[in-house]
Amino acid sequence: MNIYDIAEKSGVSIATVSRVLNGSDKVSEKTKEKVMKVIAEEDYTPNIFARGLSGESTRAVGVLVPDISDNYMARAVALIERRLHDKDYNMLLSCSGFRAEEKEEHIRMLLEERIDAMILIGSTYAGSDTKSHNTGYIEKAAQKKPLFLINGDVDAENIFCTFSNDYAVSLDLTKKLIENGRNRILFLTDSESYSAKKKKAGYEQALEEAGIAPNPSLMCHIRNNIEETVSYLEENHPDFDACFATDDAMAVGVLKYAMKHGVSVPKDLSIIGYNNSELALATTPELTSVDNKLEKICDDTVIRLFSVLSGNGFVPRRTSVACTVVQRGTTNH
Amino acid sequence: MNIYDIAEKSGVSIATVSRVLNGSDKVSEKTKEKVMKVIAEEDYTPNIFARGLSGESTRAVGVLVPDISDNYMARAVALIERRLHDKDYNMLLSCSGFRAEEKEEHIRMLLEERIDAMILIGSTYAGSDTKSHNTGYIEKAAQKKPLFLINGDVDAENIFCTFSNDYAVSLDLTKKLIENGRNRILFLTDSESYSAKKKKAGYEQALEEAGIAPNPSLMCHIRNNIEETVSYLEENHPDFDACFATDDAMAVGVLKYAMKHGVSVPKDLSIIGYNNSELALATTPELTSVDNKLEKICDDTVIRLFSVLSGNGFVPRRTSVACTVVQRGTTNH
DNA sequence: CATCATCATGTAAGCGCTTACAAGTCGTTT
DNA sequence: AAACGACTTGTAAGCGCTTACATGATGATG
Repeated sequence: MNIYDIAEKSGVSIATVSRVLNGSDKVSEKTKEKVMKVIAEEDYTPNIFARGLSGESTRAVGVLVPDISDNYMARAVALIERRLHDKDYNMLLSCSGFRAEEKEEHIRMLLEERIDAMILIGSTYAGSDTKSHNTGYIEKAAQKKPLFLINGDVDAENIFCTFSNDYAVSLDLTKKLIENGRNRILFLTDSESYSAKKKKAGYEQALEEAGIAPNPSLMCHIRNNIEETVSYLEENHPDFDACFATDDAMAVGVLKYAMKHGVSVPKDLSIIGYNNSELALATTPELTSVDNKLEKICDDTVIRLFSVLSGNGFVPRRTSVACTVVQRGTTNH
Repeated sequence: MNIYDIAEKSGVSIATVSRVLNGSDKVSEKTKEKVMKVIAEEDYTPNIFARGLSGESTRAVGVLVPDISDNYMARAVALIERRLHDKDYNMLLSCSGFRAEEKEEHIRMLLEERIDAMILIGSTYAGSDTKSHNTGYIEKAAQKKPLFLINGDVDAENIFCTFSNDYAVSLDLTKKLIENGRNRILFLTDSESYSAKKKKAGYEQALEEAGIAPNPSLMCHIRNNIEETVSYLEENHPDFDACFATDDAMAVGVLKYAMKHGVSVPKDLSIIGYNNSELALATTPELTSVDNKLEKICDDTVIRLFSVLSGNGFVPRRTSVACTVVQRGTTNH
């Protein structure tokens, strides 16, 4: 069933059918109705390849996410998908894992596909200032399609970034912990991502301002997983009176460890998580966490995406969104 | 940059370039190398539309999921994506919500796209036996592309289902609760899905076998959400000594409610969740839950999908996978 | 009534690929 | 040396659509 069949059955040419399909105004009402009727009867849908081949927009966006089973990223994908669907766009989702080579491969594969633009979630993509990050492949990809980074920051042509003020939030939270008398603050992170680095920098700055010497045994790089966090603590038994984790799963691990060993939270131990996921509500006491306004970040990204695609007007390349702290039972203030 | 450019630069015909691109074995090593070099130099990627238009497979599968931010479904998507990617397939992900009209619309949109098959996650799709479910649109969609249901069961041409033995597990678990002296068992569910119905049927059967009259105030239909479960219980204060929930989030809500009111778990209250999500490990005590072998279900689905696409041999339409119970701290046995 | 603008419709080229089939090359066999 | 087979390469048709341009129909105008 193709456009020729429809044309024949409605007694018009394929050009007319095409016009009807694309809502051109150069078709008489009578003809339009006639053709629409046949289309409906035959349950005909145009071949997307043929459409794409003749130069139209693909109406699809590629989304790359390191791990969709991570609640934070899943929420981001859900938000993005809704916005794209609203605009009749499809989403090609690829789950790359965290390694740069994997990402590069997934990006390549997505770019081979029918996409108008690409969204990269997760801040493993970092700015030119952060020397340790190899962003070359991202900049290369951006030469083919506009690229949108969520929680990333690469300052280059055709790359659009949205991220949150993690440094300021982390600095502020750590300071507050110190003001409340904590001075052995465990910092837990699971990645070398851009946002993780910003959080760490804020933490370190707060320590420095308070004159507390950074303690390497309190700055741990572990996997973002409840059980592995517990095992890590069981093995190393660090001496701490507060914990600041870059994701809620690790913070929950700390809480479980504390409860198991009879440490009173928040009296003798303060715990702060990040990303304000469902996990933060599962525990008793509930977890204090940072809400980094994922919905706003995603909306912002998709809005700018469509601005870029429609080509109208200037679109800012870098946008920052402010987090808020959600005070719950694992901290006092 | 198209196949003609590459052909010209390598001094061969477009047919040869195409053969190199598709890994045909009818190309001499020398020529292959020459062409590959040019392709690499020019960073050329074939146009997917042209490829698709000339009758090949689309190398893409549509996946429809009610809510990707649900951990269970996100895990399913992650597993499926990995398998598809392994085979060089792309995934078009659509998040429909739970209403049938929404699903229908999303299915239609996916079918307009370049997909070889479609996977529907979440058991809102049920068998012809379950009269209340309108499966007409699913059967219609299956006329266009092979359809794969995860946790669904529709017995029709071109529809392939994988589901778990929820009835047996539910029957067994409820019986065990009764054996342990519980007789006011709260049943919590969030949907009218096929698997939810099977779970409920097992629960009711166990009550009947034990001669316990079903109590409507103990069979609740609520939203699958920690906070809403807590609110529900605070409002209704049902009288129960055990709880069987069709998803972990609700079970966690019950646990929180119990802790808040000083009820001792599992001594005075047994709680069983379902889907064995990360939430089950966040609480203290940890949640007893049912592992319904999501990985196996997904693997099974994708394997059958590729069997169907490659067209070799008979592919069974319905497959059942056995769940296991993960005993943790919210039950005694 | 001839002329022309206006609008609706049709014709045909082209998008970039795959692949059946034709043609060419080369070494082997008779 | 002719004939053949095996392997490599090229030619050209066609996939189903969009769209520039050509054509045709209709009614208004001089």
